[in-house]
Amino acid sequence: MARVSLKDLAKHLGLAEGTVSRAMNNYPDISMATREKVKKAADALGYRPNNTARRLATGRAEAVAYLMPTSHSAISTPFVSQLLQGLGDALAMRGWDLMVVQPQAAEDELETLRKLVASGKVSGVVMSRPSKSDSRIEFLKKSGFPFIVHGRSRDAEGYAWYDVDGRQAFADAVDHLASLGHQRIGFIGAPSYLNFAQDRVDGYKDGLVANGITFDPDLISVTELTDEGGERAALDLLNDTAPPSALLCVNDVQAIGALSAIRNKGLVPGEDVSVIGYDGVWMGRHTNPPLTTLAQPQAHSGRQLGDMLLSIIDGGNPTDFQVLRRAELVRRKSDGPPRALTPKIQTNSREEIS
Amino acid sequence: MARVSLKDLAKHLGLAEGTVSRAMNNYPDISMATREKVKKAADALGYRPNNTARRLATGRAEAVAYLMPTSHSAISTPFVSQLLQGLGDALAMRGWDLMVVQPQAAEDELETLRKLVASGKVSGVVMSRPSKSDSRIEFLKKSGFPFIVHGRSRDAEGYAWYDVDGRQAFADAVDHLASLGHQRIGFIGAPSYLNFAQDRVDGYKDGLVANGITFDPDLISVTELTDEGGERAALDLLNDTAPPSALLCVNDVQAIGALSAIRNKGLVPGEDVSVIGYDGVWMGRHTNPPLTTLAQPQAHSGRQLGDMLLSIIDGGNPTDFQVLRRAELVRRKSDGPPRALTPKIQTNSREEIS
DNA sequence: AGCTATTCCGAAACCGCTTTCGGATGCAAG
DNA sequence: CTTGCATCCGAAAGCGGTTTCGGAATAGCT
Repeated sequence: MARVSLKDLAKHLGLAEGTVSRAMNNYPDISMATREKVKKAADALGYRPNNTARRLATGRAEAVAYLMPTSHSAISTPFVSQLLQGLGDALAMRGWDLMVVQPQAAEDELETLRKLVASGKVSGVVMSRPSKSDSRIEFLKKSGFPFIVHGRSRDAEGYAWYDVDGRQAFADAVDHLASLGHQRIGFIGAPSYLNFAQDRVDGYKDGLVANGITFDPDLISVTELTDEGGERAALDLLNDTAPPSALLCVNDVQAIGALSAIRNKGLVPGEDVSVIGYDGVWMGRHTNPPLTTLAQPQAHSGRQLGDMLLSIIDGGNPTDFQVLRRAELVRRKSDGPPRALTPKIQTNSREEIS
Repeated sequence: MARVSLKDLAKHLGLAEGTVSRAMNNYPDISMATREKVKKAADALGYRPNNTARRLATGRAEAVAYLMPTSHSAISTPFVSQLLQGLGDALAMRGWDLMVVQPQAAEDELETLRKLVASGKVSGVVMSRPSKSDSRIEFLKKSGFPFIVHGRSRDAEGYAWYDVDGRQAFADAVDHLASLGHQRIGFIGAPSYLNFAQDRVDGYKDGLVANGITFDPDLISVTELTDEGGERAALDLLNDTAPPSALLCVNDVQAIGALSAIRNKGLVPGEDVSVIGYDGVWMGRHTNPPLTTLAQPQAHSGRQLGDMLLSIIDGGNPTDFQVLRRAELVRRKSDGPPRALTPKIQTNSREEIS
């Protein structure tokens, strides 16, 4: 039951440790015969190399870390488990390990990263949700440590990333809404230090100018990435004197909150006011009404991220690994042409205001 | 920029490596003075101990692994990211690492576990979603390796676990429904090799006998843990000649699917047929109608699991760590008294059947 | 048979840190 | 001026592998 070490194995075979080691690792200078013999004995005795020792000796960690996003109301990070799964698959191909590390509240996340890199525990890092100008990215670039970003910062130069084009997506969404006849399109956003949030407002504005609609700052409301956030923001916008006829939300969970807000105001989402979300979470099919959204092609993002990171660790040039995917508008029932202002809405607004 | 090793530090200070090491680790036989001096020099030079070397020397892994559930349609495992977060927090208190490992498709999960235990990479394991009689648990028990289970198997003896009492919960739910007047209560379940699925049917049956309702096997439908699964199963049950007036679902995502099925049949959930789910996912607040559910107190389960595992690794007796929490019925709008059979329903049923 | 070229394996150093053990030093007590 | 005890620190032996280097044995050639 005690663990068998290389030494045990060697003694058992009457060979030197070094020989056994090389046999196990398929060195060319070991005869086919002894190589076979060693391997057979190895799994007869149930030998498992001690990974820690191996790591120390080789200097390779054979592991990568996933840096958990900091703002993690589980609700806003349903993608984590999918991503980890994909990452795990990619790493498993080589028998590498996956560590997840969480910035400690006490120390800043940069310090967490520093320690991680210095510890030698992993040979690469993948991180999510970069901010507009992300100090973690700067640090990693400078250090030369292999890494890849899920998303990207404002300045996306000089490192590897995998992202979905939120800017394009929101421009598309505005196009769509405008073609439906909407002129007053509201935007529910997230704090713009998050780069994806910035991207998406940018897209929203792009779409506005492309359709000759002048930008009205009153039509934007920034809030948290939760359902309650979306609810509050929607209420805000809708209670305005000149409310929007459509709401673009920075993600689906906000959009779902917005749907509730609209219904609570006695209006019907998709008819009185259109709502479009972003992400394509499965729940969108079951909301009331089913949510029109910009769906990310995120099925295999984890796997991709993993493969790319591995290539970089192997010496690939990080800048060769920058992939931008496109989101797809999936129309369900929460969007439609604007309704002419009916007494109902006006009455309602007045009531809320007075 | 090159990494500074213990040796460098020692040379720099004119001390022996051993001394420096003991100073860093607060050995009592190092004078306060040199201890201070060493530590100051350490972070002046930016010394970070190489974790791999430390592990090899001490024999402690200072890391635990989370065994990902195998059946992971991201949709059915939204809890993973929360759990990992909690685990991470618990481990961070000691500076330990968290590894996530995924059973490889090629080899069975037992083999994955064997390798993990033998590799010495971690000093403990937490696993989720045990089956009724789980070979992983048997293996771990036999091996004496520290572990804890999120959930439990049929025979919950001799190991540590943290679970929510699904049996009790479903009995409660039946009580509730019965008190509302329901007599034909349907059950949408999951494959019963999953122990939690078994628990919940058991609870369902308990509830039935407690309320003097005779069990009708036609009122049970087993399906996958997805929204489509719930949808299909609900349709099945509802199209029967004597359809149930209420549906108990093994989890919320199925319940959400069931809601859709009911609406698609032209019935109104919560009035024509009641639906109760299990889990308490945030989405339940936004479904149509809002979903009544048995909410798990899962907020800090990860943290708890982690703390318990750590205690076991420290030598605690696993059987001292078995905690059973209770789920809470949160009433929203998807349940209500049964409606007397109206022409509408009868017509509908006939139409579907013919 | 004699010599060089291969093939295969053993010996030993090393990876970076921990920990035991004993020696040196300083100080109080005898 | 010893003897006795703490107190501190240095030396060295691991932890369990990998990898370089060189030597022995075998094979190939003339």
